[in-house]
Amino acid sequence: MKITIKDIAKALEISTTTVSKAMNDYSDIGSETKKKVKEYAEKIGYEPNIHASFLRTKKTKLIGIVVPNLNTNFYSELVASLIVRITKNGYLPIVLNSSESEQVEGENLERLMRQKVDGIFISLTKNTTNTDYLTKVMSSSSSLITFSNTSKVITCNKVVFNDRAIIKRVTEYLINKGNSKIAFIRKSLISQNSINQFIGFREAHEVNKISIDNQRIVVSKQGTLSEGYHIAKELFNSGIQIDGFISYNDPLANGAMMFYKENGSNIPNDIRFIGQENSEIGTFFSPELSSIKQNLSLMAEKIMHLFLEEQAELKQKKISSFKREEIEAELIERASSI
Amino acid sequence: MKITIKDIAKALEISTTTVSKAMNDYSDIGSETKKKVKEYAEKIGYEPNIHASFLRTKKTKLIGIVVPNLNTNFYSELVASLIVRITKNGYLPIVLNSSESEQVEGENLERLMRQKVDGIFISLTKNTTNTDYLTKVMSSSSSLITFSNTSKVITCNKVVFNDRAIIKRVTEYLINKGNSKIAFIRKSLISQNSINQFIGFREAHEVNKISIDNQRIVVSKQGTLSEGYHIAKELFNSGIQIDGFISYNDPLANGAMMFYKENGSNIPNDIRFIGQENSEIGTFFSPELSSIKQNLSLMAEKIMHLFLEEQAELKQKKISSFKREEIEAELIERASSI
DNA sequence: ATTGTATACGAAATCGATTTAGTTTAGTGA
DNA sequence: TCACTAAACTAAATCGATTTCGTATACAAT
Repeated sequence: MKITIKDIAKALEISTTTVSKAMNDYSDIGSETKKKVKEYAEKIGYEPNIHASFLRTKKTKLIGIVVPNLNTNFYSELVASLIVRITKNGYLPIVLNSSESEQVEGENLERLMRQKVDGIFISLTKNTTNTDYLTKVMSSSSSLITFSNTSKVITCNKVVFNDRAIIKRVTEYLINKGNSKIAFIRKSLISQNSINQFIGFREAHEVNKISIDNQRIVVSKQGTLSEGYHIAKELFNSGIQIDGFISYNDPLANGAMMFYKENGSNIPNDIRFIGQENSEIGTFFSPELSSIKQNLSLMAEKIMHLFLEEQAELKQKKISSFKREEIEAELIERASSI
Repeated sequence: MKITIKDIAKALEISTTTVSKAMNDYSDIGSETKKKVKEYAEKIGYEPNIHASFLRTKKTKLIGIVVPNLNTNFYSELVASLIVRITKNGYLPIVLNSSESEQVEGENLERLMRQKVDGIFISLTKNTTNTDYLTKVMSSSSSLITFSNTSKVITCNKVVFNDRAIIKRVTEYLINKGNSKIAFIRKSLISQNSINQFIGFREAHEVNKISIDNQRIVVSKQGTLSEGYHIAKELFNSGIQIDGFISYNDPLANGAMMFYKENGSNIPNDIRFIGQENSEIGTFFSPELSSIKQNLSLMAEKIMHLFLEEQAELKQKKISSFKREEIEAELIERASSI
């Protein structure tokens, strides 16, 4: 049933060494022989056993993907995009979900190292502070690429959005429209991603000499529509006035917008809303939601490119330096902030 | 660096055979020795090399998951649920996305067979007609479990929802409320999933002696909010009257509901709406959307259970028969259909 | 005739486990 | 005492590739 190099060797009356070398294009095999071997291999449907070759090459052609929460538009789309690129390049993706738990995240990394994957692509949970596991990966044989939400503490390959810059730009955009009491709903106080966004938010205020009221800064838990609604309700009932609203995703903004609409606010005149993710629902609420659009496909592209580059360098035994790619996000302006 | 059984054997002054057998609880190793080996292995952090053991055991501890579209609430949640169960049982998931392309689906199955995964869990694309790849998997060493959308043609393990029964029940529920002109938005004409749902729809009409107008049966393409809106618009502009609406997901129902609301329909009095997936957005449109709720966690549970059962039987060389599990979906009744 | 040098190929070791087919030792029963 | 059995262990083969080191041949240069 299963076809090995032995079968090819026997049929062609050559050694298994020659077959292996021919398949791997070694220079000490004649082009005639190479052709013969490859053609015969193709004909009988030979496929090298990955696990057997691992023993010598230490390559598994496996890549681990670890995300904080697969069950979101953002990550399911990003992962789907990564899967395409990974398979197109002859690798296979092992996808793991941390469910926003730092502990599960650590276990996931352990699992991937045990499996000896060639690479690990990881976006950290919003609570991750301990980078010991990442350091462990760095000293393992798997090459590490962190993306989207990474850590300042660790030095490794990174692919991120221009979180600071885009939020600064968007905040100033609101300030220029006369808004000075802007609510900011962040994902966490710990994640680098969220910290960078907040820095951008703060810088925009500083540049324009506007003070930030911490009561308008809210840390979200689930990031759902209903949470957005309740955050707005909470702000309103506490008498905290706002004239602008920026959140780390769309559902929060839509939920909040719904509350203020029900309470007779005129949007965008009274309050301007901006979300992130540029999801379809955003355009189905009235007024349509302005949103920051991140190019997930491009991010996937950059991650894979960085990985392949490093693999190539590794092959040539070059010491590769760590790179940091920043991807531009952009504001899609709609009725909710005009 | 890497620790092998050799290291343990040397340190404990026993043979590698004994180490291997001790680790795998062979009956011809003394309990004293077993304890000693296991403790020492634990102490120095030994972990068996999966790829090396594969050569003899033919087990990879890898499971392939293939879904038609990862970037949907339904599948990203289901996959997340599967991942938890797979990892909890010491396996690792290779997740592949077919992007609703039958060709990609075939390539994905090829990839997984090449990797010699222990099992393949697959939900077919809505266009899949050719089951040759599945047959190929069946005669390979990977055990196959089809779920959610499977095929009538092939005989294998299946885990599905009670598509026919639930749609029949829901349709009769609308009929009993006096609705007789019910629009039905299906996913495809080919997929078993959708065919079963339509049979339920038809049966409900037959039982109640109501005829179905084919003009009210629409095959959806993307299943988005905006498609739902446009389907409704199309029906309306073509003068096709409806008093009920059942779709295969929530966004379609919400999109359609939005159109009819804009056109002055009174919901639910003029038209009753029922979606599927029971997603959060459904509850944020007014009136709140009734929806069929599928227990994805339970489905994941059943799939994994079936797989483990088959693995156990395989070990005992028992011939295992194919099973078909059906999971009850239920209607969550909300304002849109009361 | 001798040395040198590509070119093309192969024998055997190796990767890290598992498994087969013994071997040794102690204990049992006649 | 001797044959027999059970318990505990091991040498060596094996899985399917890769890689090291070496050999054979042909041809050119001296």
